[in-house]
Order: sequence, then structure tokens, then C-alpha cells
Amino acid sequence: MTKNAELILNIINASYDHLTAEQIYLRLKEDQVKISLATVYNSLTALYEQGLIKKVLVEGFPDRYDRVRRHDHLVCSRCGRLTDINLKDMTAALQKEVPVPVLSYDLKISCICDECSKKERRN
Amino acid sequence: MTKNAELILNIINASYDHLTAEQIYLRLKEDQVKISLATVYNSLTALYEQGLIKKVLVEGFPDRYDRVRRHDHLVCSRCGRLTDINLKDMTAALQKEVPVPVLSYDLKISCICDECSKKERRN
DNA sequence: AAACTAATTAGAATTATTCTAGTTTTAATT
DNA sequence: AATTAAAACTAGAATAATTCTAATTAGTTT
Repeated sequence: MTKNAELILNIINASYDHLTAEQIYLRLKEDQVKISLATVYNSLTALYEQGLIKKVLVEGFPDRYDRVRRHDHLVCSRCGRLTDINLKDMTAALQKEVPVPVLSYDLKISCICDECSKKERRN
Repeated sequence: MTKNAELILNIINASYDHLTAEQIYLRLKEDQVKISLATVYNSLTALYEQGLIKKVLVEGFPDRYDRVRRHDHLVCSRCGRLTDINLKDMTAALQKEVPVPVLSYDLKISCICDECSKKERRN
């Protein structure tokens, strides 16, 4: 674990946002950390391969990075905003339905976030 | 709905594979349809915007296209293979847990497919 | 058939990401 | 402290998937 990778891991673990590589890069620069975007990508890949972070893929958005603690997501179908939600772990229930071993699962609930709801009401 | 879009929609609806734009393009060429890859992309985008097809995103793979009939997916964490699975619709149950209206959800179950299991046993 | 519109196309552009090969930093060893 | 080796980092090129642009073709309507 390199120093930079650790900084990046801390950012991800300390934030409830779901940051892109670019956003992490900018946040580091704000904090006067001298780092290149390539290193951000390299570190993210390394952290991901070690299972220390997760990726969240949403159509139309660059990869966003997330802490590993189990949780699910609300995805705003208008603006793409991701919000964590803590539902009960369904692994055991799913395993009963699936003929091969279940490693994990990924649940994204599509909704319209409050902010987009408001905007739409205004129009 | 253009003639080409209809051909593409038929391919997607007639197949349990989860084809990429490129695969759809190649399949059309096999069938002697004169079409460009750009038109395949354009048509897919149009079909998607009309809600006539869905996209499946899996890390490391190009977008794959899918019929809209509600179902869930098994995703092989080794090879990326997608398999349909028909679990009970959870929308109502999820709605009880979520403070905003639930439009839909996307459940991907990560597993190791039979073929990859076999390969691993051999090694 | 001329005129208009819609569909299609080739290829350029874009975007996010990975790769390459050189440079810098760090740590270990003399 | 100088030398060496390894690891980390970097700029910029390369890549891959997809979208965009502007021109062409096909289909319709007058």
C-alpha cells in the first residue's frame, strides 16, 4: 500500500459521495497533494484489485468509487445521483434461488431524487 | 420505428444472449443486412430511449443489450457471462424501505458460472 | 421527375481509461 | 554518505467504446 493509495482510500472511506477518479484527483490537488491523474487511476485499480474499494457503474457516468461496507444504492434516473441505502443483506435468500454459489450482489434502485422532483414540479 | 431498428429489436428479443452493439452488427451482416455500425448504435440509442430495450452494464465489458421483460441477472465474476434469472418482483417490498418513489431496480448476482467452475477445478 | 424529409453512412471526435517508457523517490547496502 | 536496486510516479501516447457531424442515399409527396 503506497502513500498515495492510502490517501485515496481515506478519501473514499471518509466520503458519502461516490467520487470519480477525476474528482478524487481534484480533491487531492485542493489538499496540495502533488499527484498525477495516472497515479490516481493506478491506485484505484490497485485498491480495487485488493478488494479495498468498490466501483459503481451507472449508465452515462464515469466509474464512481465506493467503500466496501455492504449497502445498496438509490440511483436518480434524472441526474445520476447516488444515495446509499442500508437494506437487509439478501445473500442467503438469493442463494436459495440460485443454482451456483452466490458471491455477492449489486442492487440499484432507480428513483427520482428529491432535488430533481422539485425541479420537475417547478416546470 | 425504422426498418433497421425493427431488425435490431427482433434480434434482441429473440436471443437470450446479451449482445453488444458490435455483436448485433456482425449478426446483421451474417444475415446479409447492409447496415453500418453507426446505424446500429443510433438504432440502439433510439430503442433505448423509447424504453423498448435495456442495457446491462458490467465492469470491463461494453454495453450489452437486453429485452425489457422484468428479470434479474447472474454475472460470472470470472468471465462476465450474463444469465437471466427470474426472481419475484421486489418493487413493492423495496418501496416500503425507500422514501422516494421506486421506478424500477436492477439486481445483479455475482457468481462463478459452471464453465468457469469446471475450468478452475481442472487447474 | 423535382422537392422535401427521413434514414443511413463514413469517418472524425470525444471520453474515460489503460499503457508505456522514462524519471523520481525511497529504501537498503556498502 | 555514496551506490544501487526497487518501487512509485509521471507525462503523454494509445486504446476502446461510443457519439457526433456533415454528407449521401432512399423514400415520399407534390
